[in-house]
Amino acid sequence: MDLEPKQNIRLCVDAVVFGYTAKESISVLLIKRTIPPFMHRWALPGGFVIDGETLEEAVTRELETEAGVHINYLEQLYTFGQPERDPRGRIISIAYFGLVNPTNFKLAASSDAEDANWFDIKKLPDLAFDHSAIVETAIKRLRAKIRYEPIGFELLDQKFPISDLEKLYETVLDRPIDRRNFQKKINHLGILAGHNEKQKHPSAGRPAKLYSFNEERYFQLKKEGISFEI
Amino acid sequence: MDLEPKQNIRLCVDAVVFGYTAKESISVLLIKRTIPPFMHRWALPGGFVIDGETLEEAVTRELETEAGVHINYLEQLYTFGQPERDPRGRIISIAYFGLVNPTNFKLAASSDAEDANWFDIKKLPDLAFDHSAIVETAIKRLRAKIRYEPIGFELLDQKFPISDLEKLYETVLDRPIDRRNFQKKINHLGILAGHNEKQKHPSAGRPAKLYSFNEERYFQLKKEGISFEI
DNA sequence: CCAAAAGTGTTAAGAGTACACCCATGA
DNA sequence: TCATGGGTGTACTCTTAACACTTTTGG
Repeated sequence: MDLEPKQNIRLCVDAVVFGYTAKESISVLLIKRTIPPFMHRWALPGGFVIDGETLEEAVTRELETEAGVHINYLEQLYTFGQPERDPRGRIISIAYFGLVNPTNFKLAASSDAEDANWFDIKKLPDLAFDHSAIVETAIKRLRAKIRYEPIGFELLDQKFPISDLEKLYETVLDRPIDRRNFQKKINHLGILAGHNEKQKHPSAGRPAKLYSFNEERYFQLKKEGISFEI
Repeated sequence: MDLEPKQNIRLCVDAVVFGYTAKESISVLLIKRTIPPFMHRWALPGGFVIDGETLEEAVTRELETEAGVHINYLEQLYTFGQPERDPRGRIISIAYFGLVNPTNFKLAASSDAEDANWFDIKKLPDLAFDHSAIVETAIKRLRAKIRYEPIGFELLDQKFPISDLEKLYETVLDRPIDRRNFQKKINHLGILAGHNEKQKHPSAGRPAKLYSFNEERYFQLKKEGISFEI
């Protein structure tokens, strides 16, 4: 514990932020690097931790300055510390996992980033550093989470048709789900409240009834844990 | 990502290693500190990361040198980075979660530690730094793991009566379990192989049949994940 | 023969799964 | 009126949960 070798190790944070739109799919926020190494390559938003700030503050700061994202949900994902993961030297990255609703704001690439954009998790470009491995880990976390926590509040619009939620599950689990069984299960959890309102301009078909989350119940179940095997 | 403020941050690893014996209970390995800060206080084994080594190498090294423990199972737990968590300055700790069978070796406190010992998770002393919070996090992880992974191989003797495994589950989940339903469930998973051998000197009662894990099946289910709601 | 722990099966309730037809809307 | 997606129920299977008496051993 107490030998104190001079360490030549630096610390950064990176964020895997997922967004979702029913038309498209689950996407990850990436920024395009303006400086070496990996200049002009896509990478996760992130950066060095400043001495006095907490890790969460570092992530939040980087997301705001690099992409204009005000994050909705954030949890620690994993710490990546392989000695060779960064060509600049020993740099440890504490990766975070975030969720936002991308329709709530406009992405804004800043000085730090040439560009910022959403990428479908099935069509990711080559990423800088070991960021592909980080994204992989985050996707696994997302798939695992959906089994024991309600999900959707942080990703969907305030009011949404049940089919949006169902598509979210289908996308994350990467397989089809029976509509009737899904609704039965969701109703049984009691996390949705219906409204006397319908979808405004469906691209086709009968307009769907809109729902929103019962936040109290949602966060209670998030704490207690559920078993959602579908 | 690329401003590089001079960081004055150091990096250490700490390990929450769980051991189990059916007579006693689930225990955590602690060492007694020989130097300030928190001199003579119990703390988690751990220490500073050396420049070229991976995080896992750092944990393994510290466990061997501080307590003579050759670890059996290790996974990353969480990274603790609050700026005030260590009075010596900004020190980030990457905490690991480990499992061993304590009957396999003798603890050996080394120069770095005044003493090394097992403590029942229900009777922990006051710990140095934020180590109580780290242990809390590890216990939560253990309770969560038992629900979606088989557990026991790393903790129990090679051959054991089913009641040992059942007590493990009861201890981790902290509630009684119905013996018949438990056995049905475990048999259904197919992770145990019976032997034509009985417990040698039970403290009382009928000697139990001994079992061991079917490792192939065990690790297969560990990978696939199970849903063990009992 | 007594105390202690092991071995063992049935039933009832709830959850999961598979499956198809009619309805409301816009073009 | 057609195409598109929304809304809805039933039957079967499987899993879970509750529950108690008999057997084997050592003292």
